[in-house]
Amino acid sequence: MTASRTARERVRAELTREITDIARRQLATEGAGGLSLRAVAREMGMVSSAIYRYFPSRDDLLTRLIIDGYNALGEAVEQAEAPVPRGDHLGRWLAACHGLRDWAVAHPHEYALLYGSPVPGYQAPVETVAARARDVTVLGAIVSDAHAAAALRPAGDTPPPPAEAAADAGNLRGLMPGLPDELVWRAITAWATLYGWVNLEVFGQLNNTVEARQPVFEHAMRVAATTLGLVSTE
Amino acid sequence: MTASRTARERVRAELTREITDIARRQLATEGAGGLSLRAVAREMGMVSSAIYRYFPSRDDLLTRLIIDGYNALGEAVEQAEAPVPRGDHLGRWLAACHGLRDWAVAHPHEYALLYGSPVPGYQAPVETVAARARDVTVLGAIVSDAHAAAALRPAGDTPPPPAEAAADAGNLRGLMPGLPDELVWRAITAWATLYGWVNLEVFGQLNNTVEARQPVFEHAMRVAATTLGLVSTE
DNA sequence: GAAAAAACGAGAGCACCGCTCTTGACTTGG
DNA sequence: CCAAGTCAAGAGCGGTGCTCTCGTTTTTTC
Repeated sequence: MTASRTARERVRAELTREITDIARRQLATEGAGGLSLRAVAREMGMVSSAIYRYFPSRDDLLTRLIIDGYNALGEAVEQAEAPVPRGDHLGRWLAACHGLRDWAVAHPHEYALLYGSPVPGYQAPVETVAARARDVTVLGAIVSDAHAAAALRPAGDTPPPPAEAAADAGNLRGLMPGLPDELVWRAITAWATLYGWVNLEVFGQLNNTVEARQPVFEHAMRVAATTLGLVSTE
Repeated sequence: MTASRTARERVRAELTREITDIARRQLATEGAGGLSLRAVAREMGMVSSAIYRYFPSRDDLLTRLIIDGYNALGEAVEQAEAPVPRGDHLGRWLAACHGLRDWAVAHPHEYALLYGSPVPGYQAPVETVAARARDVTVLGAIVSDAHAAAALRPAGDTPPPPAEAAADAGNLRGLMPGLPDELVWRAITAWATLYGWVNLEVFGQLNNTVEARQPVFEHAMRVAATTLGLVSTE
């Protein structure tokens, strides 16, 4: 009933952890394609077939890493946004953006696993979907809070929301409670800007083009916040 | 002196073309990881080592496909934007955006090769950089033309441009002649929105979330255009 | 027109990969 | 104490990118 019953279970949990740790390190250095069960086994002093006692296939190990990655990213965003006063919606948005970007720049291969091109031959199982929502939940809460506090600039000159996508907006409202369609789509557009920028940077599209990444990112996120309707608190 | 001198050169060009065609088809169906020199050779009725007479390595074949992909994407964007009257800057922007998205949705694996996570172990050579500029050149021309025609809404409420990135703005002005820094960064932000949205869609992040893709994309690009300062011509 | 040079396809082979199956030793619970 | 379950190890299958050698054929050179 306690944490670990038998000695066998304890050493099994320990070895499973060691496998994922080594795999994560290989992922960080070599990238997703360089993740090799045989290399992990070699580093553990095991024979390759022994790994299959712990992970039935390479894809299952990859799934474990993806879920861990989503959680690590989500936690990073949460921790970056948490210290900001709840009423400072623009500050919360910027903090969350920087939290996401900083984590992505620090863990480029893991970020690529989450938001980059799908790994060839790998089909993401349902388990990964639950973990994915963590970072976007933070973003959604900011927009919801700002709208509830009437701190969002009204529609004004923004184009009308797409009527054909009313059902989709309903789905998304789970992440952004209380928001009208027009604001849901403004928020999604801001997210596209956020993830789009991070993708451009992490995937190397800005090499030899933009060097002062941090200030330009900050500026872009401020522009996105303005479009979203977040106004400075001062 | 003519197009093809010897018979050997003619058949060599023909075989090279056949290799890239088969490789592109494999890339489209299996993805980048499923691209196998042996499979290409098998389909051609050749032995695997013979392929190396035409491409010294798998990476060189990949480079060829990447360059072809950039050109195909650039051409798609050009053709989508060309028919729009030059003075209708918003229409040109929207047409270019749809051209990019349509091509990406039609060729997801090729798009992933261009704008997704880098292929593990593959280092993009310099040849690919030249081809890359084609789509962004179209986008840059639209913004430049709009600014030259004084059709861009002035700064207004947008945040001040990052002073630390003045040198970067200078580099980027090659794509957007005549634009002040503030507009360069507004344009880059709009591009991040564009590529960010397409990435989200092509890489499957919108599955089970946004179904009415085309209208929502259209709306997002209109929002981005408004942020960029492009106003409707009517 | 014959000889030298270059290009070519085929084949064997190397080291690696994911994965399967069997074997023998060990731990656990009845 | 012994049967059941768990484990690491090893051999092996088919796949990969890539290298090297070996005849053959085509092109170039004299």
